[in-house]
Amino acid sequence: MSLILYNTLTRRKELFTPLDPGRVTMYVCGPTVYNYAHIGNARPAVVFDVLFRLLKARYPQVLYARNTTDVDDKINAAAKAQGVPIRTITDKFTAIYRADMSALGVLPPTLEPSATEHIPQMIAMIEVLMAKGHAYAAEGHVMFHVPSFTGYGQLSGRNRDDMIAGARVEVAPFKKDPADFVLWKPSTPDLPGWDSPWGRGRPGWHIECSAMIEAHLGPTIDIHGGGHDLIFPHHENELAQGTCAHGGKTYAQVWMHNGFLTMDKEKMSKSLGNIVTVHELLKNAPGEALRWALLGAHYRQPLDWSDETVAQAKATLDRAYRALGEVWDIEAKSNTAPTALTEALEDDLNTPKAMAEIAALVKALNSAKDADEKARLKGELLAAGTLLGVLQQDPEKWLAKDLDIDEAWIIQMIEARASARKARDFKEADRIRGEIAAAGIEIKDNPDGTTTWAAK
RNA sequence: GGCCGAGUGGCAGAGUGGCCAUGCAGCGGAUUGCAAAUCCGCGUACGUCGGUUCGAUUCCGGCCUCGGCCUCCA
Repeated sequence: MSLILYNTLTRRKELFTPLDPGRVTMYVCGPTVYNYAHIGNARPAVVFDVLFRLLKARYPQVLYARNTTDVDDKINAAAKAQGVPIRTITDKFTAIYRADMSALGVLPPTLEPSATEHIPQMIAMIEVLMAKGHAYAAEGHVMFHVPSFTGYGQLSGRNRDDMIAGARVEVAPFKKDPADFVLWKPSTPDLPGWDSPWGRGRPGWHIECSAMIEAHLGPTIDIHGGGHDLIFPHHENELAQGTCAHGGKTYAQVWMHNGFLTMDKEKMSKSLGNIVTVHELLKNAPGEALRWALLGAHYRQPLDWSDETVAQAKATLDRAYRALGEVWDIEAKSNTAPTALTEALEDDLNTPKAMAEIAALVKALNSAKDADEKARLKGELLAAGTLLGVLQQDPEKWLAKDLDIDEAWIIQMIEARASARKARDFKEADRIRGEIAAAGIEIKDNPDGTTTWAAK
């Protein structure tokens, strides 16, 4: 079996061949920590988490870095508005981001480098770029000179003329070329800044990722991921810097970009204001349901988000957990996901197809008669869940979730109902069931005469 | 304007040149005291107009509609 990934750079699916199979490297652009992450921000974290899990199952060592941008104009603005140091803002939202992602079943990456911890590396890289004639200093800024890199534009598929023609930004007078972008910019005394050969300043956005990749993963990485909107200018610029700083070496072998979440077909974004934060969503739905919903569409496709999306995901997971609950006391006999599921994921992370395989497993488990088959199917289902990062909880806990349950009371009610049923007083039995139902508990009469319960 | 993507059943959403996605919801049946759960079954789904083909939702072309990037943005 082989792993196939779609590469934005070549615009086709390619066989994934790591440079060093003993050390696979992946870098994904993480959050700028100045606010709560919305569910759209969570998509790359979840998508690349699935890829991380898949890679870990195939290769002995996977180095996965996801950065935190903790120096940025928006952070400065937030800090100023609240009258606190930027660290107060960035520490708070870094912690919240990690907690949110954890609730979504996202494994911690191998590395979580932050920009402010890598200023010397950024300065060093800028100096290399200047020494090689790819960058120049002007009025306290250091600019990357785009015409110095002939490959510029290959990732986003646009040529310089297009960009200049469509440019909506005003061209700063000190730019040698309208397409040149900033590597270092001056800071005013009231803003965060670091000493540099070009005066006190702060890094441009793009250099941050390139410097951290170089520092932790090396000159060439296997996979670089992020949201679709980062292709231009962010990744195009990263590619230019990284390639030029390393004398033309490949910067990243595979570029992967996830599509957007939409609300009513329109991109979810902070500027449009049509966002819903993970923090808010978690108040009404388990993180695993949000994760399932996020994986419900192929990662490169848009995904329309609504309350209905979450409700459907929750209902589907409920069903799977009910099936697991039925066999919870049987010891699993397999730890391998079905081939069809693995193959779906290995075909450019086809999570919807993988989820269809999970549904097939659930159905088979519900139909299984003998204990051996149940044990095997349970193992396969759990293994499949591990790959996708779902179905790892105790079914009883999942089904009882979010309710303040007085178990003794329920058992008492069930017993009372059992006596009523025995006496064929069904009216009373139904009345009791109604009372239990009113408390949010659903009861179920099993073929063997027992009665079990679960939260609705 | 340039570049890119998408239009699939009530909803979400895969995929394929001829046969089945899958889940949620709905309907019918089995089961049940009744339910719930579960199982079985059902619904003339592939924007539009042409072309290629024995056959197209799937390939090609036109058209319509929608979205994304080109500015911070996952």
